[in-house]
Amino acid sequence: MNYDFKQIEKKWQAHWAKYQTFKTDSLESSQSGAVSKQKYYVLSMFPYPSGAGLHVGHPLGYIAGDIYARYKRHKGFNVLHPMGYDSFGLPAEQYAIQTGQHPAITTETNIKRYREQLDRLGFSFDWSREVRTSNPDYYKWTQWIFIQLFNSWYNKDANKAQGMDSLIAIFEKEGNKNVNAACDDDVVIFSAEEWKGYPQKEKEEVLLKYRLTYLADAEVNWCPALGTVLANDEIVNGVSERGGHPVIRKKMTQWMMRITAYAQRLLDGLDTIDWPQPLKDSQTNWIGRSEGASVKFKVLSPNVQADHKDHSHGTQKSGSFIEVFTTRPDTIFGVSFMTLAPEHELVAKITTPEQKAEVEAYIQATAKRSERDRMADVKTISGAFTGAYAEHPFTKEPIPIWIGDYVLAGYGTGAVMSVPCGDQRDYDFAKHFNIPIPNIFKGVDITAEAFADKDKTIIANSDFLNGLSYKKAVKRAIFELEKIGQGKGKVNYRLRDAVFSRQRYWGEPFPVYYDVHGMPKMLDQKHLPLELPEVDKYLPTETGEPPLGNAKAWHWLQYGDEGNIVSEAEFANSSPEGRLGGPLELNTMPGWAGSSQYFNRYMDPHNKEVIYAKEAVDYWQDVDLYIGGSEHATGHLLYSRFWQKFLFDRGIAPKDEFAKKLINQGMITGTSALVYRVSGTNTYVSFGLKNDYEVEELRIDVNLVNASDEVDITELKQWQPDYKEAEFILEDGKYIVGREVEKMSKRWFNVVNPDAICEEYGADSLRLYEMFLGPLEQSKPWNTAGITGVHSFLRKLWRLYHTGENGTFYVSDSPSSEGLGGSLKTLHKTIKKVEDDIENFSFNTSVSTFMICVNELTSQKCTSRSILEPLVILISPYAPHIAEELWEKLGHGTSISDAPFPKFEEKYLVESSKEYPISFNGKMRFTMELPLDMSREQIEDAVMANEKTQAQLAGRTPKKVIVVPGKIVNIVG
RNA sequence: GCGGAUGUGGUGGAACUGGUAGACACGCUAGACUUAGGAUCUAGUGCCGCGAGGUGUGCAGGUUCGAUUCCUGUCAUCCGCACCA
Repeated sequence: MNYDFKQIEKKWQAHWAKYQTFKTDSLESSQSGAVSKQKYYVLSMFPYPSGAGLHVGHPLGYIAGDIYARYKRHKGFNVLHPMGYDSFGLPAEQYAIQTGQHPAITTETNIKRYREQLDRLGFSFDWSREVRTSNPDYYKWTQWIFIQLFNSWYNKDANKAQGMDSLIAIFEKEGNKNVNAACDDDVVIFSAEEWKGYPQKEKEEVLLKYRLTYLADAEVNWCPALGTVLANDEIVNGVSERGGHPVIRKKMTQWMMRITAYAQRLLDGLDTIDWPQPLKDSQTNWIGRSEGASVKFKVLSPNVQADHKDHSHGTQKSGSFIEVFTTRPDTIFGVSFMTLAPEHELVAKITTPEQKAEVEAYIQATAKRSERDRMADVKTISGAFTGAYAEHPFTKEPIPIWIGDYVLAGYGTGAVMSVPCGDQRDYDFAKHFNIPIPNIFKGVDITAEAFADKDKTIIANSDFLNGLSYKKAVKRAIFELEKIGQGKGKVNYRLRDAVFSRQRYWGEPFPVYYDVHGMPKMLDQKHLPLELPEVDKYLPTETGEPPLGNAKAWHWLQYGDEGNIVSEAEFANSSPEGRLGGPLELNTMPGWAGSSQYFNRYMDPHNKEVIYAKEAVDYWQDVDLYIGGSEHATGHLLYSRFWQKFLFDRGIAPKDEFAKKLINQGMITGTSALVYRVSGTNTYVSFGLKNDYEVEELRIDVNLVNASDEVDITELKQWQPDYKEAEFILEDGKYIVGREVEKMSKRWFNVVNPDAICEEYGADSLRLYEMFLGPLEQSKPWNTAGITGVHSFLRKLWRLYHTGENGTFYVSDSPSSEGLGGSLKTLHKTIKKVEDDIENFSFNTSVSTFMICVNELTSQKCTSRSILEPLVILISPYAPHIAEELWEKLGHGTSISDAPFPKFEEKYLVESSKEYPISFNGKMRFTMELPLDMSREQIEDAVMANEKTQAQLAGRTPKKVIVVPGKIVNIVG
């Protein structure tokens, strides 16, 4: 009987679906003992269902996760292994704009295709827990979390998020002078009395400055081609990540997420999770913590009125001071000028009439340059003098104030104290504009370049800092600055608050309407979800409003508990008596909203009352193993950690990190096939002969090429019309292609589809092969040719169980009838190796281990049930279909997925002798079999007595003989 | 520029905490079986050499009885971040 993988795989996929084999024990059935089992949560990042379907690179992480999930199940864990779809997103919307097809329909079609492809691979997903971010039952809770964020502020003293009611209580009691919150920069100090006297609208405006999600006029990255704003992580090299369109800076009122409140905790949390170091480094870099001091410089410009109102928190840009952030307060006596970003708000105020024209021209010129130009061109030095001066806090000397585009408005305070002797950019700027470069470093020559080596720094020419090292000088400088009230130690972060609005249709609507004062109001939970309205077209409105502006009815109208979505006219005609509501928010949430909470929702995905039952999250806690691509390092994975910390603070989630361990699967690249066309002809020359001609390289479909890089010319001629009449110059009667490893993409004709592989070799072969390719985390090229290796392994495995007459199934039940010694050893070394490998996520090596095991058992002619039964369990996480089939043939009535993992027993591996490698000066020359219980001396004697040793020595006397019992013998001399 | 990862046969890759480099596969060579082979089986296959032997883990050093593994320097490729004060 042959290994009929098609029939077997179909059979078991249907069986698993019918009997819901992989449905996780839910808590409702907990009395039956689910909770008594230890939980294990394996999660693969859910996909965006694109129209192109899956290629062989996509399932890599899913297969690894599936193997681990199945393994944990064999080990007796209650395993949660769900899958779903990140189904809001741009491509479906772009398609809708082009065709008018509702994105929901496109999305549904794509999901169906994904599901079919996934089902063919035999994953042990619990599909009953599927979530889709675009499903109202799901995004209801995304909206709900948004409301929780709106209703929270970050208390820096408690170092956690708290409800707004606690903040209001403080305001009513003592105003905000003692409030230490993560908030906007421009909050003013008020007393309890002042607060109570504020009209409602002003109160709300103040509160908005404290909320964790808030409306703000922000400089955003506007992408005109996509008609939307983009987050920093959605921009690559100054153009949109998706589509590569230009991005410009623009001021817009947007919903923002106060992720900066969590900057330090996001950094600290990295130490508590087992994530790849490069990914942690990326996040660390993105958060960009730097320690230093903020320093205030008094502006000596007559145009600026002294403003003595004391602001005890927030950064102070306006008034009579320029505040800067510096990591080198020790160099404060080296300041010879100040530089402001051209966008800095003080620029207009301080510029003298004489300099006005020059400054304005410069500002205009920089505004014109796109972000991309500015980034591409970092060498050109440009700037302008404002004519104004600031006062040095210690020397009281006047310092000229310049503007320059090397100072970024978005970092720090948008102003720097320029120390040309200690910073190369300041140095270059000073050189370029002939500004003095005072030297404040002892024994350092700065005629050629700035000196920035902190470790070798000794300060000079700096009053009280003279003779101090970097570390001591920093401390002293901060101390002195604090003494005169012009500075303090400060930690600065590169991380910015995240823009949360998108001018798009296919995303979560904000559960927000605007009241008569234009202030945002949240819908009640009982009115959620606020579902996406139907629109005629998915483009912005004529007045430039987001697509939701096209909705016929998009006003909220509420009396008492009753609320509805109505048209503008209907709202206008309704009675104002007791009326709540107003126009609904026209923006939608960004792509990362839904994916920032899905891992928790899987724990209790159908709950209608609450986001998830407490018992469910208390049991499942967090993700034990999360697998996905490293491209999400600073997007999804940072935002998710932020939301999780927030949910933890508010008592909604039990853990403040959502995933204990994370693995990045590497990319599978394509191996493109190249043919060589002789220039100007329709003749193609084989790879080996191409150097004799002038040729162009063209890519052909990799599916036309076999394992030996030969092209099937008949098929090629039919593939594309260009080749129909083509001539081919062959070598040895064959046409050989060239190979190039590059990203798997339709345009290179190197995409390999998993369906085709399943069709030809089966899902088990595909699963094994993807693992066999190499270490999970590394990127590696796909070459379909190699799959024959694992496929014939599965056939050998099958034959091992079919040694009966005419290849029928046969296992022997009486272990005594045959010598099991060798087979037991083979089995147990396999158990040990495979178990170690899985625990270390080294799936590629366990595939080789299986091959070795089956080769050995085959040559041992092993037919014993006591060997073959445990073996099939070992293999089942990797190749579940064939394992189920053999398991059934072995006489079992229940799924192999619940069978306990075989127990490794050391006793079968105990050896009495060892094949010692005998080395001479470190080079192995021959081996000698010796008993393991021999002493060092006995081994040395035995080796020296050997004639081969004497032959190697050729009469010399060894200087030294190194004997490591059980390992090696090395003879030196 | 800064940070990170990776360099081992023709190819994918293996080698546990320093101890037989190239496991396991693909490909290739030869042979067997076969009407046929993109099926199956057997043997071989790092490189140089007929051979004994030599040589070999990007390159150059170092530590060690012994280094793919540890240290120093260097080169290449890939991936982040990039005027971050």
